[in-house]
Amino acid sequence: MRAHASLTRQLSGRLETAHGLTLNDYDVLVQLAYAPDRQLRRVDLSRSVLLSPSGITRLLDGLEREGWVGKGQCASDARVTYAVLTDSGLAKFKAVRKTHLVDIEAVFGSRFSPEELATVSSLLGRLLDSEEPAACLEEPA
Amino acid sequence: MRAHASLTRQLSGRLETAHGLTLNDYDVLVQLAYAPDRQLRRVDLSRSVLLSPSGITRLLDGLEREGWVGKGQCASDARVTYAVLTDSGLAKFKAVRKTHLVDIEAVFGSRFSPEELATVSSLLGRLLDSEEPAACLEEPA
DNA sequence: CCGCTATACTTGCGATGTCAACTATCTTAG
DNA sequence: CTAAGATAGTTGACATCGCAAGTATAGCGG
Repeated sequence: MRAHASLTRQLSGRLETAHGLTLNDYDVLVQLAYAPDRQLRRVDLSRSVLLSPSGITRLLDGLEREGWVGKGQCASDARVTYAVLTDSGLAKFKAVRKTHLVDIEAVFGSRFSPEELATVSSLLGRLLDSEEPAACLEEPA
Repeated sequence: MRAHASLTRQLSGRLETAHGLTLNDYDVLVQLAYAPDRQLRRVDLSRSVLLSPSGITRLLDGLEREGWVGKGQCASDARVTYAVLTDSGLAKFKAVRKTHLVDIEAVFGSRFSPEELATVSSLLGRLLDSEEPAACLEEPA
């Protein structure tokens, strides 16, 4: 828990001062950037970002105000509202990612070898609630 | 971060439903129980519990309302207010600890061997902000 | 002894997040 | 087709926490 607190303070702080984004904001941008058609249902988003449905609603409110995310209807189910990453949102994400990856490298690269990273990652993975999706590492369109 | 979220939900949830305590509340009780004279300055508390000074004030408000913590004056410095664990608070702590340790064992014991626990602990320790105190494992009075 | 700075603590405010309740829609059993 | 229940999403009330500002005290240089 202490490691998490320390980590969050560092990464979230940098992200916020540099780009005005929360770690959760960034997480949502990531999920959307890698999603097919750059859109996702709010339910799915709430599962992968580890936020309650209402939390997602409010987080998206902010991203929509900034114009990075828009709303989309679903043809086959009138209940769902898609969160759609706009072009401006994708641009924002790419800009933020650049510095965020550097921040991450600064924190982890200086403290762990690649083997150690693999070890921690694998061990901590056992704590996950089974149905949580793994991280995606491909390049977005 | 996902591991932390999952962990927090499990442990905090159990603690809250079983005893009406936050993980932070519990953390404070632990710190006080092991402190000399069962009392600590609020500043020191805020450092070891990873909460801002204002957070400590408000958290202690709650514990004082329950009668688990009292206030103490410092003879040599009128600025400091000690948080003092009452007898009732110590009793509460011992009761909570019993189930909390079981909860922790349930989460970690089933997923990690003792060697793996040592590995994770040592690796994650590298992420800590240098001046954070280590955990204390002795028995309180 | 007087100011100046540092420290201990509290408080107002805003941000973030959860829960419970509500609406709307979909699905399915009869 | 309809009633019952599941699912998607939003909203209001509330809890928690941090930051900035304010108060009070301590310590120190002149």
